[in-house]
Amino acid sequence: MTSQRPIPTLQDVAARAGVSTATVSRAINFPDQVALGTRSKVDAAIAELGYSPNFGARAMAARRTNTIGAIIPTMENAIFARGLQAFQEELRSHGFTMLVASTAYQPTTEEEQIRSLVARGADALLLIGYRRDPAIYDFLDAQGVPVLLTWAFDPEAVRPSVGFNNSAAMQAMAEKVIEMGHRRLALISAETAQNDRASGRRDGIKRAMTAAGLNSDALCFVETKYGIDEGAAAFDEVMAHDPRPTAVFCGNDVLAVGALRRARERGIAVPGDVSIIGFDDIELAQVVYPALTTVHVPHREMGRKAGQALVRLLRDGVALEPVEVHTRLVFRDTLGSV
Amino acid sequence: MTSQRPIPTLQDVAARAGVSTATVSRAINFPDQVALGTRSKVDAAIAELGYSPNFGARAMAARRTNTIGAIIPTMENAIFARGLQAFQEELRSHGFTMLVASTAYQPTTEEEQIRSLVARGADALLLIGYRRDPAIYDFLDAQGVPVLLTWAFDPEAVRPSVGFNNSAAMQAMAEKVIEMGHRRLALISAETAQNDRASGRRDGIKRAMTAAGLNSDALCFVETKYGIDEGAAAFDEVMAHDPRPTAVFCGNDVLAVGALRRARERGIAVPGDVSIIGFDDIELAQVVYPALTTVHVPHREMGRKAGQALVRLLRDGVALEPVEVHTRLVFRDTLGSV
DNA sequence: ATGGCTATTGTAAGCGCTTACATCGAATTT
DNA sequence: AAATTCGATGTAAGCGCTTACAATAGCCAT
Repeated sequence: MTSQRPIPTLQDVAARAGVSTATVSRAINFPDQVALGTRSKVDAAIAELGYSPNFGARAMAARRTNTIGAIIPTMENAIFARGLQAFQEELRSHGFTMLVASTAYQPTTEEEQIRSLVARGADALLLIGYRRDPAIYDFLDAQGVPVLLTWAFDPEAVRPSVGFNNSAAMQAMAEKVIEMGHRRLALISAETAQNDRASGRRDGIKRAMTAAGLNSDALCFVETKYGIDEGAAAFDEVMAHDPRPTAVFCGNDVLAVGALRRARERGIAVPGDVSIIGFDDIELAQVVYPALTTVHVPHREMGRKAGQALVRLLRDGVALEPVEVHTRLVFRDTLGSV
Repeated sequence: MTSQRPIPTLQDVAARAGVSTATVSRAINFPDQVALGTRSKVDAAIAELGYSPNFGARAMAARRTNTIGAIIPTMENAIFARGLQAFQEELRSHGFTMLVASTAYQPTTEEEQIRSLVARGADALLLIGYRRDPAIYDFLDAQGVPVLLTWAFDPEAVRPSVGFNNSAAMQAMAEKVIEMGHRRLALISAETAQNDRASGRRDGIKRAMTAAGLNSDALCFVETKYGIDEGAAAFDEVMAHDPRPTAVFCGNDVLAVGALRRARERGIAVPGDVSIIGFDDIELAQVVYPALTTVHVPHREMGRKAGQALVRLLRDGVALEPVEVHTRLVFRDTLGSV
């Protein structure tokens, strides 16, 4: 299977084409600096040998990789997929390559992945959310790797981001829910300790409660790991609370779908007995029954704009600056009035 | 943000620690070949400088990367996520890193991604399915990059794979469906031209029909792009067929979920008026209502075994060989008798 | 004390590529 | 016809690391 013919190098191509290595390099990277005849000889040699440039050598010699790293908490579901897809498309269209890594929501894994991508020569990094060990930012600065944050937007933050205001978005939804008569609210959330998106969403609900004259400490709050089954289990937990909530917010659609499933399993009518509200508006939200009321995040727009910002930085030296994208409330069938 | 202090190199660390570059290299890669005191001097220097090894240089000098590339058709949904997750975990636990790329089901994109991962020094590649331009296999052979295929298993195939028999799995399901009285069958499939999994599944149904004395040409067959909305549209198409099918197979759960959604939208009872059958058993299958009857693929087992095989090859030189994993029929609520 | 180990460190030769600089005709200008 | 310019190519110096090999020091047995 793996032939033992040695792997062809630029040198081999040069020899075969009867030119110097510099010419081959130019034929590959700057085709119009090379005479037509020479170029076709080189192309032929490349094809015959099955030559492929060695990325490491190229990166080392050229001191850039045209590669941008993206590190997301998870690939196991669609939450980050769509935004990342748009991000990648934007990069590709400008000749950059995206490298993805995921962390399973573990800060230590994130740190490893950051190091790994930096070592691989990523010209820049896209990270989710602001909150992480300052030492990581120091390291990145020492390595001269620019970072763009996303999935969050805080006008006060030092680091530039392309994202949305998690807190304000959830607050807007909570206001609406309260307006519809709900007074006993619950929240099923991803762990908030290391996750500023999750804590922002929680704070949004609390602010809305306070603004409506409700005691924000009365929010029935359950933290859980990420996942449909976890959402289902957490739903049991909040419904065991006395008094029972009439509206259950979920930190994201995946948890909400789990809650919805469990409600059905337990014969709890949605939205008759309880309302369920998600966040993200992933495809899943429209597929479940009843269709999920949720906060729509413009994932594609966000990914695209993040890509543009990074391309402009790397290609034209245009500094990164904060960009806010806007969420939208989507009322489907899981939210009813009290 | 991006300080202009130059990026620290191995040399800088060596100077700072007062040792040679070789010693630093050893302190990093083979710590127990280095005296304790020296090692801690080196570690201190590394920490002070914020040093991170340059992957490209390392790859070039060491001629391996401990990196394995995986190329999947799409990241936009969960189909490949779980298997890949298991694959990655297996690799990680043995010190290998996984690099993923996706192709959007485009053969030309797959080819680009293969070249890109090879250029990046992938020590081996994991690819989905057998069918692709032989020139690609030639290229990979020329580059000396071993390939493991997955998500398919064909006892006759030349290239080793870790996967399941798509055709046999679907045939088993179809036999069951026919046994339950269904005679008018339909299939909503991903495009079969470039996709041996999709064509295998189709052939499985046809074989079951033939075996049951049905005319396999009577299968109402619709090909479509991948996606929930596409599944919904295709469902309309098969239901417009005369005579109407009583059982609609779907090439995967995503399409099935789309079909299910459309059935609900159109007031077609499932499984009362029509049965819907998926393939894959992704998480989604249990979340939709009614829960989806489908073919369970042991994604995690498959990913894990693929990882093991590659680790053994790269670390111990154990040749790759075909491994079959087994699917299982999962009867939930979308399949009824006629 | 001598020879032979072993453990630790240093020296230096690349790995495959890019690119500043030098070279060299041929075309253009004077 | 000589001088100038310019496009195409070659030469060679690294980029940051690993690793074969050499060197050294400390240790043991003899």
